[in-house]
Amino acid sequence: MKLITRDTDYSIRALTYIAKNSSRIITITELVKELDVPKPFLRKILQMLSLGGILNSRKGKNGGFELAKKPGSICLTDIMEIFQSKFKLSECLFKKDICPNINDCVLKTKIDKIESIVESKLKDITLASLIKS
Amino acid sequence: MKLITRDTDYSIRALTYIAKNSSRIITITELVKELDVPKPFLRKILQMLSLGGILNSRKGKNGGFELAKKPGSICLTDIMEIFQSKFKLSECLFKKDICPNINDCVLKTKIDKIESIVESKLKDITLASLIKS
DNA sequence: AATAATGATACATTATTAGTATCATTTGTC
DNA sequence: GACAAATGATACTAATAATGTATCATTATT
Repeated sequence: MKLITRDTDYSIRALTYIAKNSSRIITITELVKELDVPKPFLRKILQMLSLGGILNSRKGKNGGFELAKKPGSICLTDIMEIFQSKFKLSECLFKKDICPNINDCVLKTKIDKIESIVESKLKDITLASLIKS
Repeated sequence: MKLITRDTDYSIRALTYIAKNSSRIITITELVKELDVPKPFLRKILQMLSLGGILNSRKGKNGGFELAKKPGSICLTDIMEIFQSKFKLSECLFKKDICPNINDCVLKTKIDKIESIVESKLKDITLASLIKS
């Protein structure tokens, strides 16, 4: 079971690097050198982070990426939700309408409770909190 | 993101049914009628629950399945660990040895903390707690 | 105009999840 | 003992999701 997929993983690495070099605009090429991530894949990922409002991009020569917000207001759930479907631990059980009995509802309630705990903990993990070691 | 896969889902349904009818031994055929789950798939699942020590099986005519333990001592993590790989939220980030910088370690620490919370909450969800509505 | 960057998008590959099929073995009943 | 009804073992297939690639278009600087 994975909480964090590869896209999110790579995103975190890229974002921490970008955050640490916030005076400059960073290109994919530089990131690839730094992070050991396949280039076309990273391109796609950064594009999605742009669309998601986490990065700003500049096209053309001397273009690249920079943070669209302060590191303190970029949290893990923001990133996860761009790549992974909306954070929902109990999905698979309750989409199916064939579960009429009360057990499932009891379970759903319990899982939902866990889910909201996890979600709030993940919200606490901001990019800023990862940078200041 | 799914916390609970289909196997675990079906297992829970089957186990609650078996627990509720603990005076009898239950066959796959009966479960399939009751639960709307594909028969060969359910067979495989119950076999794994047997191997995992959660069910006892009896072969031959009038055979079937019954709980191997009290519902109070079967918890969600027991079931999950039979089907899903060992509960580990941060797997994908830290198997790769290419993550030398401190950020990942900070993140790992944070995620590990969340993980242990989730794990203990899941341990609290026993089969018994699902049955008594 | 050339170059160096991202944007958009479709495709390909690999891994995981979900499900099927089949033959072997065990046990109860006639 | 023969048959029927159950699980055991195991190999295979299908569907879906995760991961990654390729390519042409667009934009900005020089």
